[in-house]
Amino acid sequence: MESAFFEQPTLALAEALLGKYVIHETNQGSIVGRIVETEAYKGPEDRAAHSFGGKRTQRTEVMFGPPGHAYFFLIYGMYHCFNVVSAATDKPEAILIRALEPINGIPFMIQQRFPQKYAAGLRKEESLTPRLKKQLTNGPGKLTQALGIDQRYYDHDLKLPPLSIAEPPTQNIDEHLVISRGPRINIAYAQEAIHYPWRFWIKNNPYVSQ
DNA sequence: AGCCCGATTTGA
DNA sequence: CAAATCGGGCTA
Repeated sequence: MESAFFEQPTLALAEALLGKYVIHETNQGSIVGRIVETEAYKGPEDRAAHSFGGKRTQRTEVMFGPPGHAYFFLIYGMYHCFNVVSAATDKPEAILIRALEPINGIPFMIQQRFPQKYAAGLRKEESLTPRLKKQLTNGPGKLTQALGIDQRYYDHDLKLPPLSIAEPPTQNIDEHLVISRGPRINIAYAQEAIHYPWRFWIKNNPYVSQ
């Protein structure tokens, strides 16, 4: 997407990202997922945000930069979360990508998510049950694992390969997306911000996180 | 230096 | 329902 797309206000961008493609160019091809769930985090005013109160540290630094760059952080010592930096320079806001619908590179995703199974060799008929397909990318930690993305893309410009956000091919654009919104997940510490309806998802989409 | 804990996932 | 697992951020 072009610069203007990322310059939208954070809540508008969180909605606008739904239906867009995340593309990771790897030496094993183009790994692609369609965004179906997002959460907005609005720095200074938002107790749930890492940048609450304008907190500026090595970790949050990228959020003070221009919109459209990638913010990655490690959670629970194990999982990487992928965010799109939003809002103007010096306004530390970002959007967490919570779930994707697998579009391309599904064998790669299975290998990343379930290396053990993959090594053992999946039987063809069970290689892509609806159940397994969902498990690939229906959560913020899962989708980064599936796409093979992490901190090495911290501050990467999402207008450029090898990690970018793009309009889907015209024949795959859903003109009539129905969007739902509600409170964000796992922010019990956030006091008054707990109930802000800043989580957005595509209504009835089976790949939304649980 | 030390301590605490998380924008999660998994399996008992 | 608790363990896994570790670096950031805060206190000293």
